Amino acid sequence: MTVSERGPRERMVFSAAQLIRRGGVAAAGMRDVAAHAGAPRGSLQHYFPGGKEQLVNEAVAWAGRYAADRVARFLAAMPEPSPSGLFSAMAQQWIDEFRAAGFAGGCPVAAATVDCAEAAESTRTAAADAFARWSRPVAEALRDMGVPRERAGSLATLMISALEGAILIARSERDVRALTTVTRELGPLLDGCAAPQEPAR
Amino acid sequence: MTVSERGPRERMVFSAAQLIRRGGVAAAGMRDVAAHAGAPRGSLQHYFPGGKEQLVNEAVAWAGRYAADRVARFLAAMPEPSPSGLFSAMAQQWIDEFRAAGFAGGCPVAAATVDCAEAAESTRTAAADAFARWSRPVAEALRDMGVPRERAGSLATLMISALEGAILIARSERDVRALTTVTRELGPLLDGCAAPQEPAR
DNA sequence: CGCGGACTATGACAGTCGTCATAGTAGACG
DNA sequence: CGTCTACTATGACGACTGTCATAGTCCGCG
Repeated sequence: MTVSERGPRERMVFSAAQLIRRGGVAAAGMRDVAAHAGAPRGSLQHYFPGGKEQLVNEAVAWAGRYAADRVARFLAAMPEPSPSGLFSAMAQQWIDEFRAAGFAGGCPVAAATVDCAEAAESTRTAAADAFARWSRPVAEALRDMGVPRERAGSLATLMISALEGAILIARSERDVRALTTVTRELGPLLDGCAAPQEPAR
Repeated sequence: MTVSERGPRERMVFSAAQLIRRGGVAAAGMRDVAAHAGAPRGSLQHYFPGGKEQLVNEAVAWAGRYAADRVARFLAAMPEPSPSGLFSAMAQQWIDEFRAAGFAGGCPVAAATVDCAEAAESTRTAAADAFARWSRPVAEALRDMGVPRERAGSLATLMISALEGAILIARSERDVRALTTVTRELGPLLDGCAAPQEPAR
């Protein structure tokens, strides 16, 4: 999370994502971003000549990359990968964060979609790209676990949808209940798609 | 949807929900709400002395009631209710709207959660209440279909989570793919929970 | 008629926003 | 040394925002 020692540009993108997570795009002012990143305000227009829209887009892209990297990490850490195990790890990351840091922040991609999908076309596509980048390693992992190729993508979409929705509900309730519930209910279904293939080898 | 002839107060709440749906809470200015509702600007402070926060909260509550009513309608219209049929109807409503009216608006409860969960406590609880009110008739319907009592609530949470997430993805992609995918993948699981009970009678 | 409450109208306020213009510093290179 | 480029600093601008104060209209009731 706190990879503070990068260039000031990366820090600003990261800070933008952090602030967007909390109160949406409108609540993440340019001055706030600079302050949060410990970067000079004047650098904003230097590094992001495209203005706020560019900054938001890069923050969304960063979030997509981050999510994809986490998926790879989860998989690498699992001795016996299973679809339910992967989903559980993805949800557990949010449960852990909510418990440790409170329910202040949600998913920045979701926030950008809600706030900008209609107003800023480039941000909308940035969000779509982020979801796609996130879902790709998930689908690939499912295939490796024996899920038929044509269903892997669909299940990845289902997993991310359920996770995003549960994050919303959890944040509104200030309770991780929705996340644990979704994990419990979705797990068996996911494994049911992999099982008929894997032991058949 | 367009129940235009109500009192000006209701129209303003409705308009607020409509605008929040599109660009988030920040993009729904008070002046815009009055204009969209065809209501005088001066009425805002008269009907909503609690300011924008009150207006947003009522819009969120309205959305929760609306969603619950729709669930009741879907059930009443189904000759042979099934969990997958209910979920399909819920998702289909969104598919129809996206196809007919474009991807301009998402779920106002999700938007309010993203934008206000951290900043405005009352809006956060309003969103939680809206989700609860929405999920209650879903859970009750599942019970009536033979889903064990202790799982009905969990499945309702899963359904709403998956739907909310799919709405987000669909809006970012400007494609109903996520909604159709989630419907297709979740349907069998949901019916699998009801089947073992119902035919046993 | 006259009074009173519900509702409307409108301009002003203080604040914040993103953006820009302008000037300034720091360091590398010739 | 001079100069060029990368980056920083800061104040100002106009366009908003939500909120408020004040005055005005309308209509029913006594």
